[in-house]
Amino acid sequence: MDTLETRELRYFVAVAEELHFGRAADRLGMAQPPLSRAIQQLERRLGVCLLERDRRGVQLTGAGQVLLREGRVALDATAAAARRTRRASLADSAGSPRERLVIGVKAAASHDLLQRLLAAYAAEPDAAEIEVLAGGFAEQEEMLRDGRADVALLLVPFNSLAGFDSEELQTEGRIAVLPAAHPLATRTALSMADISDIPDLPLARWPRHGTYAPGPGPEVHDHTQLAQLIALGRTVAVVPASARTWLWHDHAAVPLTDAAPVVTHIAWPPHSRSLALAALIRTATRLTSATASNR
Amino acid sequence: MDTLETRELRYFVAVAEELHFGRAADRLGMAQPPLSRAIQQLERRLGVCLLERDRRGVQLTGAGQVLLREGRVALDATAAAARRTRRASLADSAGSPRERLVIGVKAAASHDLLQRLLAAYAAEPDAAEIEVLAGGFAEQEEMLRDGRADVALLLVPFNSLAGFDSEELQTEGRIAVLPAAHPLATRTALSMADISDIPDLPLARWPRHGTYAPGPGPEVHDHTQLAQLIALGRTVAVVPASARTWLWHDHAAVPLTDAAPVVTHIAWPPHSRSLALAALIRTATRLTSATASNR
DNA sequence: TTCTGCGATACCCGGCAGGTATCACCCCAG
DNA sequence: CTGGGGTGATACCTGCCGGGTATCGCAGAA
Repeated sequence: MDTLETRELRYFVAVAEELHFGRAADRLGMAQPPLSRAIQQLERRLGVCLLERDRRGVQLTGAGQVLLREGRVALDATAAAARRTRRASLADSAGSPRERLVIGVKAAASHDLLQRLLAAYAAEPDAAEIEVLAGGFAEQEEMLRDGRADVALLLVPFNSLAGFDSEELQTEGRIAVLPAAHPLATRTALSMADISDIPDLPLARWPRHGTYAPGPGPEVHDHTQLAQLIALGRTVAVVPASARTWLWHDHAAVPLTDAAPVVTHIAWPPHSRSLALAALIRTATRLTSATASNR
Repeated sequence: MDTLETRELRYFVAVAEELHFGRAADRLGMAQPPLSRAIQQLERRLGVCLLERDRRGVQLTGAGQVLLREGRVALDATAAAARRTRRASLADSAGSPRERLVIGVKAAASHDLLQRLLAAYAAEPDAAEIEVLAGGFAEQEEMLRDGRADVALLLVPFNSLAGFDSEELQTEGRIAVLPAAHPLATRTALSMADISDIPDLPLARWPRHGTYAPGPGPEVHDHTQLAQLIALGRTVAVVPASARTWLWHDHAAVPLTDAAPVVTHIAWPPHSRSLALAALIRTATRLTSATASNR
């Protein structure tokens, strides 16, 4: 009947993520009792039990999981509405001298592709200004959804193209980055099996959705940190071939024969109506002469 | 900074669609002054001028157009969150005996395809219950976005696949539906030029986004109405070949040689996680042995 | 001119969002 | 067994703000 308020969604998502009313209230900058009450009201209004209060913390019901997922999407969409509106206002109040595009990229990934793209686009007659917004691992999708970015380079299979329009740009293999001093560093090719179970060189673990998979390797959240650990001989990493850009002198890169290839796509929100964006996409696809994948 | 409330979005969308505070307030079931104030607050909070108040009605600024488009998406997303949460709750409170899927279709379009699909799916071992939700012209996209439907049959180029995952199902040509008594009815094929400028038989006009394009032909919003007008010899229509299903006795259908083909896709929201949905899609693609188009 | 229709302003009121204090409960530590 | 700490829920208060009515200011049409 009545429509969900974004405030309620924000509250619920906070609680659902923390699974703890106190911490959630803290994160929201409010006291715990009003938060409890708000969630109760939400449950009553929806006629749905969202949380299993079970004396020791809180758990999501099935419906709660659905609302968490859908609620995030909805919150991102409203945030995007606000952000894009503000940007549109700047554009047409300033007489729209040059449109401004924000491209979201994974820091240090597809670096040379990005460089070539920016160079080629800058050479276009009426190119917009481009701001590069570098982010963490799967953050690019979120940037597109919540309006921080107008367009992004997404790496499949690390990112998902779900919900976006996209064009394929390039495919690359993966390499193992080893300490230069390691015996395997002299090989000309390796398989995943070769490197996945070396006792003295455990595979580094990256965060997936904020949490780390269990395993022996060190937890890294940063290329610099990873690079240093490899240089110190503590770990090995599997990365896209284009990561050669940031290798250090005491790193060795060896191609992997059996790792799934990494495909870079340029992706944008499905209802975009910007000429500058269209031009950028055209430039990108021409640059790589790839085939259309998704419209 | 602060986040948009859905109430504000609802208000703004109403005003932006009506371009009239009084009518918008009426539609929202409230008085006009609070609505004016709410919009002003919204503009101040965003720091953006959304409307050009110009004494004779209201007009959208560029930023306003952006907010209208993005706001609709956001509102649909929150509505979808509420609806899908409620349905999930029903499912897991009832012990999820059989999942229930809602499929959105354009009334009377792809009828035999739908029939074959439902039959084939019902024969699956653990088929969910399927509810068919028939709607108007481009309404299927909205149904997917706001959660009324879990999956839909979309007809390209009438519908857009933007923002959904989809698989191609079938391609068909188009036919001209004429009064059986009309001279052209005896032809075995026609071109668009043949029928687009017949003085006594103007092409019927369908609503696009709620409004009708200008033209001489009658305005129709309903297949029955259209069928009757054709039977009465007042108009001619161009429809997908599968529309033969609903032809009357005094209709004549003639294939068109140069009309763009109509492609039926099965489409679903990008983050769907339902096994029943996956099974339905698999059934559909097997049924038609078409190739994947969009993932 | 006056009349009419539009959005904006002024002012009031009630509800609800948010705060503090406290409770009820369970799990552990001792 | 008992008390303390940590959980979410309840009670109660208060100020803000969303919404209503009455009215204004302004432009265009009669």
